Amino acid sequence: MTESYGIAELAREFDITTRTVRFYEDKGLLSPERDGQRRIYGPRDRVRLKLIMRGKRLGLSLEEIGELMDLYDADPSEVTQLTQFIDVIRARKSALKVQKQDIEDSLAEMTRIEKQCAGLLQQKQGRTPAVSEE
Amino acid sequence: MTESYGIAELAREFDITTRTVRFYEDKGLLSPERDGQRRIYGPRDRVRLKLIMRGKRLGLSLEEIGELMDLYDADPSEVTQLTQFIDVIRARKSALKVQKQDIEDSLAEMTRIEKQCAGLLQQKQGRTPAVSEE
DNA sequence: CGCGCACTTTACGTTTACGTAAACCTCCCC
DNA sequence: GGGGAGGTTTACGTAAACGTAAAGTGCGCG
Repeated sequence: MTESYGIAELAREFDITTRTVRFYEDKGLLSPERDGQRRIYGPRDRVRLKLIMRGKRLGLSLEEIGELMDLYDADPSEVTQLTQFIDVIRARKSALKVQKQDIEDSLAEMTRIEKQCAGLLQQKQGRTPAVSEE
Repeated sequence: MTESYGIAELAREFDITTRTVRFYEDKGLLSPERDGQRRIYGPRDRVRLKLIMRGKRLGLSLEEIGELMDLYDADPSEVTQLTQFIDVIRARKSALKVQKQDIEDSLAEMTRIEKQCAGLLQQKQGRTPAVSEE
């Protein structure tokens, strides 16, 4: 028998509210089974929720996340669809690469500031603190 | 004489509207000089705007971006301030690292899908397409 | 049976990040 | 001196992503 979860259970696990879970369903991102009126979530919903959270951490809108997940389980049969599909994925990939570069720039900048602070601190209290790695 | 820009000029450069630029000022993210009623932006504003855009690409809210930029040009004199400061920076750094990991996971996943598509395509039309690098 | 607890729908409220319209300067050009 | 082109303030509108309150349903338990 395949695992299933209640709404509160799932919400707890991902540290969101049940309202949010229902909202995602409203937006077509989740589609749980029903036991009468109650929602029953399966493994697929769990994976999707995980993807949603990741997308959110990356700053994507729910709409974008939905489109991406559609891509993930789409199954393009036509050759033209396939090539379009690949184009979309490449576009998203290059966007992600820009974002990755932004992160690396920010990290470098913060490390610079951190070191500067560490230097000041050492100077003020005569210690040699550690600077975390890049 | 130090460089200066008009609002439209700056907006064009960053591909945003003048409304947006004024909005950022309203939120305290920019503080241009004035020539009578007109806004005059200097190099500092330009840099800040660049940071704002980067922050947005990373999915930060304007408020978070503001706090970060405050950090950037803050100058903590007290030792306690300094250590708190370093803590904040480290926290932000570790958040960025999570985000970076998210991106790498996504990239890997997309590359997987892309390859799969490429395989299908090859099978359907008997070619050998290239898969872009990680 | 009554209670509580978890769940449900409905629906209005809120915050963020601007868009958009209206009505007004002001400088420059012909 | 009458337009524009570009700038200004004021202010209301909007989309996204939920929060929150109200009112009802279903069920296990003492």
